[in-house]
Amino acid sequence: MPSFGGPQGRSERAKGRTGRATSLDVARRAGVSQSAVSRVFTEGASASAAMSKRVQKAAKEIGYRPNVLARSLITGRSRMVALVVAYLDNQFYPDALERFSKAFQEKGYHILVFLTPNGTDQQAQAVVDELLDYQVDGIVTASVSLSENLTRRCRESGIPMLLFNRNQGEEGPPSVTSDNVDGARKVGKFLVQAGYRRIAHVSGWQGSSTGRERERGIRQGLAECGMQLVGCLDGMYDRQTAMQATRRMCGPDGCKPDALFVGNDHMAFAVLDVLRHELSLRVPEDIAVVGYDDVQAASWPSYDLTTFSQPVERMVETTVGELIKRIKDPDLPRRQVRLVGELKVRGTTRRVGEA
Amino acid sequence: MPSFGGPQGRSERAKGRTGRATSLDVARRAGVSQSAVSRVFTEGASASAAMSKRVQKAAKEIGYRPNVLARSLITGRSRMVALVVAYLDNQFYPDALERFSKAFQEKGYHILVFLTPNGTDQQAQAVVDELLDYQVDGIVTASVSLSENLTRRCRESGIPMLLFNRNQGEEGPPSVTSDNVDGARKVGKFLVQAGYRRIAHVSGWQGSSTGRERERGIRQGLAECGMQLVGCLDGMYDRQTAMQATRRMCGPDGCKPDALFVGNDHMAFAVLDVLRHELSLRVPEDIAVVGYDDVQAASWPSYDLTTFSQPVERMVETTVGELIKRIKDPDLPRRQVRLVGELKVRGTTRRVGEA
DNA sequence: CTGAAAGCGCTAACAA
DNA sequence: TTGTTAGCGCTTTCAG
Repeated sequence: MPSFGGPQGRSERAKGRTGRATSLDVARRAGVSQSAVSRVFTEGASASAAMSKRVQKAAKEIGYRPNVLARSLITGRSRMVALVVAYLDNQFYPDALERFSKAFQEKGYHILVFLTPNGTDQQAQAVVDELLDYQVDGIVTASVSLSENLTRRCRESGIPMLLFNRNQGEEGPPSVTSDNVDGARKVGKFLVQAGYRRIAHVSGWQGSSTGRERERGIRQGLAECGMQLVGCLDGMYDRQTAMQATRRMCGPDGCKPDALFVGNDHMAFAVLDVLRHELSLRVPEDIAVVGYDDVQAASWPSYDLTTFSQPVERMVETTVGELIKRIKDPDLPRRQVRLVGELKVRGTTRRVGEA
Repeated sequence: MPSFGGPQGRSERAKGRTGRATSLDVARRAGVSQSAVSRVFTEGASASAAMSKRVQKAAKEIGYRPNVLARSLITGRSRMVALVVAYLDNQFYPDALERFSKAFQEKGYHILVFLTPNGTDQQAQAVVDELLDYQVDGIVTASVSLSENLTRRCRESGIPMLLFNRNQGEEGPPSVTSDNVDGARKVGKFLVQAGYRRIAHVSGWQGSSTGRERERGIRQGLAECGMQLVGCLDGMYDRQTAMQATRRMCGPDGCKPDALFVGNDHMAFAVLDVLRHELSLRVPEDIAVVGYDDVQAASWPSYDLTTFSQPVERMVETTVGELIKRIKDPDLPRRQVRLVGELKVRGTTRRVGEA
């Protein structure tokens, strides 16, 4: 007995190099034309009920399913979307990725993942080339700060692109973010209200819009209370860098803040680790910490982090919706969506009026 | 001025629906045949240096790059690989995904991501159908336990599949795992040696090979020391379930273990949270905790988790290597690779001889 | 509604 | 080495 050969045997199948049944196989078996088979499997094409039934039956018998790649060659739509992401160690992104995948799957799209560190233009350029080669219908970039140079290239290619959790301003590509300035502003006002007076900031990477906006926000929030930051260092969205910044600011020669606003949760965890385990400070008694994102671990008891929550679910939904709209009509006007988030007060800050 | 139209204008380009230049455009511009262009861009095809230069020049001028989809239609290779994954909230998987993406990218493959919860066969079935529709060259499943039913379907399709961090036994598809039985066995012996006498287990999901093997391993390790588990509950690789199990075992009516071996780090964090913050137990003074995987957070000071380290990097490399080998030669014999990991002793267990 | 035929952009025989 | 030709599997006119 040969080691392959399914229930029906493979005699029916064409010589095709893929080993899969083709529409022609189905057509022959159903005694209809190949184009009839195509119509049955093409949304919006017309076929009689009888025809449809015969074809479906034959198709099922030999396990036929249309070749998406061949279809895309002619329709010009691959039903694939590129998701470009810089890294996944910040839990915010795996979480988003999971949601993106599900949301796109539901709409009949699939995700081609491209990982490219925020490095040189050259690397990014290579990735852009590759993704264009695959004829993706759309592009979502997350946690990645593509240079204007590259976004222009994408635009010229005519493929809709959306920036997720980043933006390049009014003139840049459409984007979906939360209102970072406003969020960080609220954090600032909250901290002041809670009685903190020496507030410092471990900022997000200043090469990213989120990093810059959150810094602007906290400064603005404090300014509205007649205060300003007692210290500010770039944490680069990186654990090690954030730890170093914490040591500098909270160590013996530091600026002695009584509260630290950190550019995202991922860094805030690192900051907490240094505060508690290296500097033996109590949180929130000796120093408060506030993060940004509200990733899952933020609510885990070990961290129990006060943080500004980004509405990931809505952000993803909006991104998917906007992208698909643009795939269907590439000439839609640019639009920068900003969703509002909400402050989650947890255990790394003392309650208002508590001391 | 029209809002589109690149440097060269678009006059050169064909009526193609994709908006990209085709090999024919290049051919005309270079004054050669279309197939000559193809050869220049096809690895292993021959073209004279002169020809190559002319074509490359023309191609660069109009920004031509081959259409991978069209190519795959004829070569029968899409250079896409499906990565099927159940969830990404256990950091082990985003980490693996990141490595997979990079490793495959280096070898000229790209990843189509499919998320499918370990649910019904029906859902999984749909995912398998979809991934077959895209004519992927290979399949990697991670953290997902496909039924034999589905693996059979994949096998019949003739597409090489590799199980990452799971296996279905000698008769199942090729797989790459670490030696879970041996790893857990070592954990058992280590705990005994460290003086623990009442060891319990929050197991990984018993529907997965890793869950079963690690349980078998810990039992075996203890047996070799003439001991056995004082308790064992299935944590389902889920935080909530693991927390519940911890409450049951370590609460007032529990089996009062002095050490807990947890099926993976992701659950171990949850276990630690319950132990410390709900039950007010000190770790490791009152109770020890050992995880499995050695994800990044395991070494963060807040957890500082003793755990058995899986060699992710080698696992991914091996998986990628094996899969590509099989893509090139589908008739290679099945092979189950088991890599060895190593115990990382950290702060959630006391040192040997310490008490 | 259905079939025949053209062709998406490309690679691979085959001749020259 | 090069050009010509024939498709890969499919959708989409266009006649009937």
